[in-house]
Amino acid sequence: MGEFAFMEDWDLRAVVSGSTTEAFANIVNNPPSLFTPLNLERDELFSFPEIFESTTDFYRQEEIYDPLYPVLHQQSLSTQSNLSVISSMSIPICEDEEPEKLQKKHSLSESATPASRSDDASVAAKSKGRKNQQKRVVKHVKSDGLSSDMWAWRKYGQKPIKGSPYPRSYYRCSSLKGCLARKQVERSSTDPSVFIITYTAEHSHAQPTRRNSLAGRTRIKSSLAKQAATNEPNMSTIEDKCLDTVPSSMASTDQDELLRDVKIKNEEEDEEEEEEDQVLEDIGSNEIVMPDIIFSDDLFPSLEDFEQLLLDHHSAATVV
DNA sequence: CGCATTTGACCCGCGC
DNA sequence: GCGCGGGTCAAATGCG
Repeated sequence: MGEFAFMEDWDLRAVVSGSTTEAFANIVNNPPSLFTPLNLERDELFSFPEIFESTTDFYRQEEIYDPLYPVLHQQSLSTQSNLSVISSMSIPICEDEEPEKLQKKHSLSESATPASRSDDASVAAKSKGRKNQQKRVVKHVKSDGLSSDMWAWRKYGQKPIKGSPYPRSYYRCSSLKGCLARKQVERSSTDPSVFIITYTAEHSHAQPTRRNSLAGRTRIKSSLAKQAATNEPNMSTIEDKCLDTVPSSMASTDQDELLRDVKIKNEEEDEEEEEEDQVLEDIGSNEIVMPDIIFSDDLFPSLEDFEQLLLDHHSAATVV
């Protein structure tokens, strides 16, 4: 059984791993909305329609994700030697039911639920009864690939899972009160280096800006130390790890240069933030799932190349 | 003080 | 109807 055997029915989407430079991680805080097979030539990058992932039209995705899809992608991915794998899929939980039926069931179960709770949490609680009918996106990521989730998540629970030695953590979106987006994180029992992330429901707001997503970072950092001792890394904190590290292969002078570039870039970004917000809103309105992007040490020979690639991505994202 | 995590209790769906 | 398991709540606690 190979490394990817457990992904038998999964839709491989994108993949690449390795350590991340501070410069890259900073830019990744506002990632392009594309899955990025980063070791491909740039032209190849944009020739793969499957790097786009939309979760809004769940049933349409089933057309795209035909049974052969994962197999083909595993093959293509396995030919790329420096890749670790991320898989991603949307689970059609109730395959035998029409969307209209599900809609009806949703409203029925909702009306049948006792209104004992009144806050936004009650909405989530009510939704429990239809958990099997909720939209779900599942991703497999390597532990070093947990960094690019821009959303702010707050952990609200952890449960041991039967059949798995690792607990499952439950996160809800903390960017906006009332946002029903949920995230579950658990370590794969078959490959402890792989984390299974399940996104449930949709964000009711645009993706937060980096400025917002940085809020609480300090606190999150402290929790990372604790969680490092457990088997469950804090999903919001991995990017901090990335921010604190640079590839060992990079000479210190290169690092200094990168840091300067990043500093300048950050200043410029403040001015551009308004524009970015608009882009993010556009992205949000198109319901594009932000990708997990992991970087390989030797992917980008220079910061300029990387920035150019991001610019290309950026313009591509606005078209989607 | 505010915001985060932790964790036991509780709720609910589902299978038997 | 009952028990199990997953998902969530909320009080306690920690941290800057």
